[in-house]
Amino acid sequence: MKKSLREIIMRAIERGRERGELADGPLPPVMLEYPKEERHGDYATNIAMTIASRQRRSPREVADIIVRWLEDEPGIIERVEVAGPGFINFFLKEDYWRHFLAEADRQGERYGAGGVGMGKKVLVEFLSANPTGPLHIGHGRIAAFGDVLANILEKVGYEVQREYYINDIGTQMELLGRSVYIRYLQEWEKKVELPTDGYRGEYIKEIARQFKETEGDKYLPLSEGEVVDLFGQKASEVILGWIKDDLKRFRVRFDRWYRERDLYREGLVTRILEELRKRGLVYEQEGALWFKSSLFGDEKDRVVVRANGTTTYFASDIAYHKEKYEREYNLLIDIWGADHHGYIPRMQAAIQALGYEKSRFKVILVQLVNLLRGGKQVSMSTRAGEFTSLREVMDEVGVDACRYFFMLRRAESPLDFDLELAKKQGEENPVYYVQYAHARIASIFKKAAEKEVKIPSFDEVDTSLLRLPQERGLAKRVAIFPEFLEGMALSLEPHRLTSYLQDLAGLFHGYYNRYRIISQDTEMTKARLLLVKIIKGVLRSSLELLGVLAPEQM
RNA sequence: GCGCCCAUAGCUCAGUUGGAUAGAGCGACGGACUACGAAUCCGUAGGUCGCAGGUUCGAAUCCUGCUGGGCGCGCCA
Repeated sequence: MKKSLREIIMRAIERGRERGELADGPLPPVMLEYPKEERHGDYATNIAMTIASRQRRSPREVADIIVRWLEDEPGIIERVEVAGPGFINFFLKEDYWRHFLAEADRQGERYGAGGVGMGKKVLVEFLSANPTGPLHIGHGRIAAFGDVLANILEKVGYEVQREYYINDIGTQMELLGRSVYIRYLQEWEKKVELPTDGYRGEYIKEIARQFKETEGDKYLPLSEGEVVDLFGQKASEVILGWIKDDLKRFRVRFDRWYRERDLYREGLVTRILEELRKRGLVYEQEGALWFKSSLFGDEKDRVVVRANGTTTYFASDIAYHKEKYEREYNLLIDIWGADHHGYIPRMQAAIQALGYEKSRFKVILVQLVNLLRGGKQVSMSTRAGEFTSLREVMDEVGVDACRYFFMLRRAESPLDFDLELAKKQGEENPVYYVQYAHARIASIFKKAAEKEVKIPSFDEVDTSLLRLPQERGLAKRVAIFPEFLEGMALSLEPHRLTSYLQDLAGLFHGYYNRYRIISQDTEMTKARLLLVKIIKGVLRSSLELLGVLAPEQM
């Protein structure tokens, strides 16, 4: 509907030009916004202000001319005014927003689905935490963010692939293997010490004990060199199992688990190095092979093959991203922890070097979580083994509150997560506010059922009875839901959903507290039941996008 | 030293891609249940949008320079 209003405005400008009241020239896009204050109308445009200087007239004069030539063909406008420095404010007909209730009711759960993403494919790679330790709270934030973003993209029509890239090979795996091996020996009372850079977490001992039980002493006679690889592999499978369990419990779903090992197995890493060599984009220096990333905006060149002949993670990452591009997505999204930001220029360099479109590749950095316990900082190093696992937080805080809490903040905003505070928020957490609105409506329905009142659909209801400002406001929130989803998908900012929910739930609670849904007036009762039914639906699908439960009772 | 991110109410944070008198939650204070759930609602108090310039009709938002905090700068990931 924004579109038709925009056309009305553009046609008015055209007419003004034809009559010579406005000068020709390029026309900037007509921006329509929802004014914060109701007395500024339902929509406002700043077009007069943006073209005024070129017209050599004051913004208000230009606005007056545009208003004079407005023709409201669809008949949606109640009145128009020029206000402030030159805004044109549109007040729409009283029934305007209510018309959207029909759409929302007819489409039910699908309301808001489809749109900007239709016919497009997007790959969201997120989390991709190394299988060297259990997920911690910082991973949780990225997991929630990626999952919700993917949900939203899916909602607006994209075909979404969610992918987790597993670094299951290389130096980290070796170190993991060695650490478990040492612990395994210690289980057999051998006098060996963990290397200083080894993984020190309790979970390593747990895996070692598990090995002792299932495999017995059969690795004792073998040398470290013979078993490190095996231990690393087995341990990472155990850990990956934990990760998958945690994610399942955290309601995060992946379509594909992409193994770095497979890249090697299929020769993609060798092939990418070959390709770079052919293009003259690598050179040897001090025994290592360097990629000329500085040619493409990186601050310096990067090693892809070490002097000892092993490839770096960067090399397989290039191969992986090439492979992603070849799968022909319209958009490739990588979600990384902010500590990887230095990696962006080199990845972009690699993409350009291979001749791919840089604009299709987007990296979202999620700031790390600063974990506190009772105001005291907790170290988060996996290797040091001091971390608070996602599992522990899920147990303490609950999945709903935890996910909602993460989505309250923008990705770029660092997050202080105080466990004591989060637990306290178990009572005060905004998630309950929204869930309560949903449960309340469910409760109204129960009441209606007791009174044998049917929940109506749109054609059984005279919506013109809904003329309270609150009702108009609620209808408006429902009406803008689809474009709100689009906005999040285009900006890749899923955190806005919590603001929307807060706003919608707040309006509902106020309305509920002041007016009765079920009353003696049967027509009014039907109209209001329809309205809250639709609100319940929007609450529900929004919560679903957040991966938060929408309870019928609390 | 260089690069990225952050700085908005006492606290935690939003702010519709540059709009009109900057908003919410928590906390504080004062009110509202004999009718659909008080996990709610209504009201009050609380601000030099880190500082200084610049861009323009208009800046929390964009540019430059500072200050403070986080992160990164390896043949680690």
